[in-house]
Amino acid sequence: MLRFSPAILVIARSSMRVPSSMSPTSAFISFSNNIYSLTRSNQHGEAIRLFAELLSQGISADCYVLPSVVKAAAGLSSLKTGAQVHCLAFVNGHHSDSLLLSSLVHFYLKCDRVMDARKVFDRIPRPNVVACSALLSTYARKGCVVETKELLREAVEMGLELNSVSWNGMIAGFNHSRQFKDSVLMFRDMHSEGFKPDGTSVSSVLPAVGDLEMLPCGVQIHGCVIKQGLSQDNWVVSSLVDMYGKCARPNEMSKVCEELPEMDVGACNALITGLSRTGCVEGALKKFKQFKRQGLNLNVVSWTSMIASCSQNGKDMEALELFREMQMEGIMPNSVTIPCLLPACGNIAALMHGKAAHCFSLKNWISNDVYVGTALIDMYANCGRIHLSRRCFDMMPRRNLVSWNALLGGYAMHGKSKEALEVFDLMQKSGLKPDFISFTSVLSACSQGGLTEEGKFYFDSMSRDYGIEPRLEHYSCMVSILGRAGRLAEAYTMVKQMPMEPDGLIWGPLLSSCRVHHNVVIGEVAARKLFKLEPNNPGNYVLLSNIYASKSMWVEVNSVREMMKSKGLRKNPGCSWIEIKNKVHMLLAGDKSHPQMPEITKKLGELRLEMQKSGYLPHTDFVLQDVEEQDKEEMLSDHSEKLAVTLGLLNTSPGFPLQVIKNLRICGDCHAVIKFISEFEGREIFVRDTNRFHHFKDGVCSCGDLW
DNA sequence: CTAGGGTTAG
Repeated sequence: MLRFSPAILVIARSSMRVPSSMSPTSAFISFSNNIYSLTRSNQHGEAIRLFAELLSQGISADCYVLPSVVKAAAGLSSLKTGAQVHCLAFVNGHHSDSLLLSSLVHFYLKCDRVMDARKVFDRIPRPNVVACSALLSTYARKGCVVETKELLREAVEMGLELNSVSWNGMIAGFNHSRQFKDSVLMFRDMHSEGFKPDGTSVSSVLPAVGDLEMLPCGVQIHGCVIKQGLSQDNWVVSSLVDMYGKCARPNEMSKVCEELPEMDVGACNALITGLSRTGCVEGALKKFKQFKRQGLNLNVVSWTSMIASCSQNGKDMEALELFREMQMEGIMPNSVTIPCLLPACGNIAALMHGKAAHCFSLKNWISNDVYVGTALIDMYANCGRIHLSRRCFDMMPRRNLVSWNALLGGYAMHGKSKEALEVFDLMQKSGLKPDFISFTSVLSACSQGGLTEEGKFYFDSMSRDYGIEPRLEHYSCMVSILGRAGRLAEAYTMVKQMPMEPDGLIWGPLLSSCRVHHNVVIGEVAARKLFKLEPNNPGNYVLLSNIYASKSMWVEVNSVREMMKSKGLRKNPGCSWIEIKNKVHMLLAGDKSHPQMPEITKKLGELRLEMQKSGYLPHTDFVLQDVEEQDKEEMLSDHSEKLAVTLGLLNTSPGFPLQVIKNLRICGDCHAVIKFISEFEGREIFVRDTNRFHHFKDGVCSCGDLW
């Protein structure tokens, strides 16, 4: 017998709708109608409450009111309620009512009880298409190819007339379970069974075409679109644009759009992502602005796509600007916009902008979203605030592997190897299996912290205990680990024994290690490989020449410089960013264009004097050229990170922490100077270089002078 | 008396 909790009955009684004078029949009709209309208007809870009231009055439910109740239970996804109704129906003898059983099929599907749904379905004396289609699409959605095809066959045997909705459901279902081939096959079968694909069929099947291998299928479907006269259907065009974008066919994208009498937002959004996917952010921006000027109603998706394109393609400042603009246009960012924006803040260490986005998430109740939380962890880590990453992590109500990896990677980047290994341990205790990204972070943490033996242990354990075969990036970490420990011969042996072809990710760290340990022999090997692999990367030439210079091998230094010159290569210009009062400043080495440059130079001069007083000697061997000592010193003073730090000193109040990010590795001299500044000026200074974070405080750096 | 299907942002 159906039982509802006393609380529900109390509520039910308090909202009596039936005057006591009514006869049982009219009372029943009144209840029945009310329940029906409540369910129809999605007031599922009310419907159930009314049903409880009906029962409490001793009126028995018939097979006309029960489907509504089942539907209400499905609407609430309340397995308990629905199952109770199912029992009641059974007890009352309604075991073979088609309508009721169909509604139960939907209910069980809604509650993710596919087996139960199927059991009920099999009891329907004359099942209808709708229930069958629902089962079919659910099977497809779960990736149960065999079950789908079997039921499809049975349905035909039973004489069920499937319609295009049934087919479309299966097609979409297979895409959901990433069974792309089956999705396309279904589309084909549908065609050969004599069903004309409609707009829904096409936009359901097209997401299955995601790469060049599937493109021929996509082109065929496009042909079908033209034949069926669907070329002007907005949804169809959006899917076509998306498909051609994924397959890197920009010309096709615009051609398809031109078919539309008027450009549609969906197609516009697909076009923007398509363009940026094919590496053309400029084009995407141009289109975006053009559509905006034309008065097209751009929505959250449009703005979010544009922000994502920018932050994924090095246009971080533009991403921040777009975020501001969209709000001015009255478009409300959502829980997708924020994780698209945050990487841009992290990339250029725009902490204040990142914090603003964090506040936005809190205010708009989206901070509990896993993607938002994970992006916040990343952003704070990239802005040098690893403790804030941790706080965000701890506050997350739900986490996934990516969230854990973000924290792990953050600790690694900050050289906090102890914390990284702790997190690695905790993530496994929480029941998650580390993946290859987790191991990259673990190994990188070992490398940053100089944990040579631990690094070797985790490297071996990775394939032995976790079944994860080491990839290039793991070997790269091992080279760094051994290289940092000065075990260059061992590192080189490992490179020679690697199962895959070593690339720049391997030879680069080896060459850097040789630079640190002044190893000419292995350094030359690594450099030669690198010159072949990345002939136009000036960094490698500089490193080799530095190795020679450190051994006073000036002839060799000159020959490397000649090589660079003959290839027309110049040292990559050092570039640093610093955020001051919500504005991000970019400083280039040797660039005098910043309006405050005179002040910066003056301040740097003063600092240099102070440094000399305290016995500081510049590390001139970091300069490439064999030039006079005086010139060397001047060249050093122009490094962009020094300029950025000085600019920060000039424009913030005493004691305010500074953070700078740099596009190259920090050089030894700048490192020493910033250590000095952190003590002399009493500032915490965060510097992120390409390799890791340096947290300067009281004259000490968190990297322990190893990097 | 009803019931079921689709595109574009992470």
